[in-house]
Formats: sequence, structure tokens, C-alpha cells
Amino acid sequence: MEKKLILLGLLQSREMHCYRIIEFLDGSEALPVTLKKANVYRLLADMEKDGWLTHFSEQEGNRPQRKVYTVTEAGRKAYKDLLRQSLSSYPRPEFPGICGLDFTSSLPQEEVVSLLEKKLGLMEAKYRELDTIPSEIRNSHLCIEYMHRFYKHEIEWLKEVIST
Amino acid sequence: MEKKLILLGLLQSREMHCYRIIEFLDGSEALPVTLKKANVYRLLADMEKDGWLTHFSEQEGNRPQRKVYTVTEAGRKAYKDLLRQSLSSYPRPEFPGICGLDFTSSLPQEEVVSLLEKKLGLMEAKYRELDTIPSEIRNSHLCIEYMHRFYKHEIEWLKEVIST
DNA sequence: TAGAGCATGTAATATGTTACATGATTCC
DNA sequence: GGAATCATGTAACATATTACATGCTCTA
Repeated sequence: MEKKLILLGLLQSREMHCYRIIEFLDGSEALPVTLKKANVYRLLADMEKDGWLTHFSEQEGNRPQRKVYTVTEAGRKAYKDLLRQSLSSYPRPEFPGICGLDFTSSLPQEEVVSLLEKKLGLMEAKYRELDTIPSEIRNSHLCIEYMHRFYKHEIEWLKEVIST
Repeated sequence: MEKKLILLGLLQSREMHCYRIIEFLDGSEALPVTLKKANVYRLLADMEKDGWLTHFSEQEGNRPQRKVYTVTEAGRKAYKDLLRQSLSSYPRPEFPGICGLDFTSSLPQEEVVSLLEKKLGLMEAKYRELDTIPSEIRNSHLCIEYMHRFYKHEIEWLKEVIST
């Protein structure tokens, strides 16, 4: 469970409440998996139920109370286990984006080309976004570096496909 | 919804009952998304509820009855819509497999290397599997060709990472 | 002083997976 | 003739997303 791994990793660097975590992650387009709000809430609750986290409540002014989570000893153990598993296993990657390519014969050629050009534009936007991250950061964050390269190949490939 | 697209594509080439579809897909490791049994059953039922499919029942000997699905006119329309959307959009790809790489500093270096070598082995197995598919098939199925290349880059990259 | 939007979260729903059920058939 | 396994599917559970709720604070 990669998402739990990420959350444990973050919370070990500093304790946070859920909203803060989401703020943190939602900004970063550079994350290799999606982590949406409601899901983060549930994951934290689950991990607390499993004894990996504890929380204390905090209140700022009249704002709603919020739960600040901390990693427990069991949580640090679980983190290492998850990490070992993540590093040694190879979950089937998924490419929903390319499923359509096997059915292009159902549409007129020119339409396919114009649709794919739209897709290409979206890819390039993503790439540019990662490309603006300074390379010293990319180099210290393998995930970002990975995605940077991925999009590059992706774009090359799609261009090749379009020109056929 | 890529999965529905794939199912509609298949069923348009020939009508089938669910078990047959699963047989068909489960063999092919070359599919770009996962499609598990129970999920296929649900997706077919959903699409029938939406009027994209109809079925008639069939029975062979004393075997359990089975539903043979056919694509309706509305289904063919939906198929084209899904296809257009699939070709023109670019859903965020996910790489759960690499999340761990940003946390390698939590484990001793040698352990990380040996864990990653295990991962590498799994990648290579996947690659070889796709590599045995004859290249004329790969060339006519862009999805397969795509994945073939993907794994190749993936392997190169991980080797590079390990050697650092 | 009303409406926009932040801060914080829950509920309802959709999607996907694992485990179980059940009668034939085949295999030893 | 009992054990595996094929053929067909359902039910229970796990995971993830979208929509909604609610009380502040700021701005026009």
C-alpha cells in the first residue's frame, strides 16, 4: 500500500493534521500516485485503528477542531515493512490512457489524428510542469526524475504514432 | 472509462458470455489495465442497465445458464464517445511501484540494493513475456508495442538507479 | 451585510478485489 | 468413489471519488 507508505513517510518528518497534509500533497503534481482528500482522511483513520498513528486534538481560534497525527512505534515498524515491500515488488503498472489506441480503426483517420494531437498537448503541459522543477531537486527525488523521463518518452512515442 | 471501452470493443467483434470474456482477457498479460472477474460481471450488468447491452440466456447441457451479451445501437454510440474521449484525454498515469524510491534513506544501502534487484528481476520477467509475442502482432497492437517499450525503459532506468 | 471563499471534515456513491457457493466433469 | 478442478457466478469487503455540510473570516 504505497499511499500509506507516503503518509507515514510524511508524518515521520513532522506531525501534521489531515488538512495540512492534503495541502502539501495537492500542490505537488509530482506525486506518483493520486491521493485525494476524502481518501486521505480514511487512510489516516484506518492507520490509527491499526495502531500506527495516534492523534491529539488542537484548536485554533474558533476554527473546527483538528486532529494532529503522530506516528507510533508500531507505525515506524509498519513503515519499514511497507518500504521493503515497495522496493522489492513490482505491481502491475496501468496505462488507461492508451487503451483507445487499439481501436483507432473505428474512426476516420483524420479525426484520430486530431484527437491524438489534443492528447499530445496535455502530455506536453505535464512535461513542462515537471521541467520547471529545478534539476537539483529532481536529482534528489527519484520519483520526480522518474516522471520527468516518463513524460519525455511518452511524448516522443505519441508523436511517432501520430505520424503513422 | 477505459474498461467499458475495452469490453464494448470486444463484444462488438463477437457476442460473448462473461466467462468467455474473462477467459479471453485473463490470458493476455498484454492488457494495459486490470480487468478482474467480479468487476467484469458488474461492468456488464451496469452497461446493460444503461441500455448499451442486451443479453439472451443460453444453456449447455446441465451447465449453469449463462448470459450472452450483445451490443445495442446505443452501445455502439457510447463506444464511439468513449473512444473519442480516450484518444483525446490524458488521465494521470500512476506509478505505485516507484513510491518507495524517495525513502531509501530509511534503510541501509546494501539492503536497498538487494531489494531493488528483486524488483528488477520481476520487471525483466514481464519484459520477456512481452518480448516473446511475435513482432508482427506487436506492430498491429499499439498497446502491446507501448508496453514492450515501457518495460524496456523501466529496466534501463532501474539498473541505472541501482548502480548509484 | 451579503456573498465569496477558506478551513475542516463527513456522507453518499462508485469502483474494484477476495472469498465463497454450487453443480458438473474428469482423474486417479 | 473421493478429490481436484472446471464452469459459472454472487456476496462481502476494501478502496476511492464526488457531493455535501458548517462555521468562520474577509472583502466589496
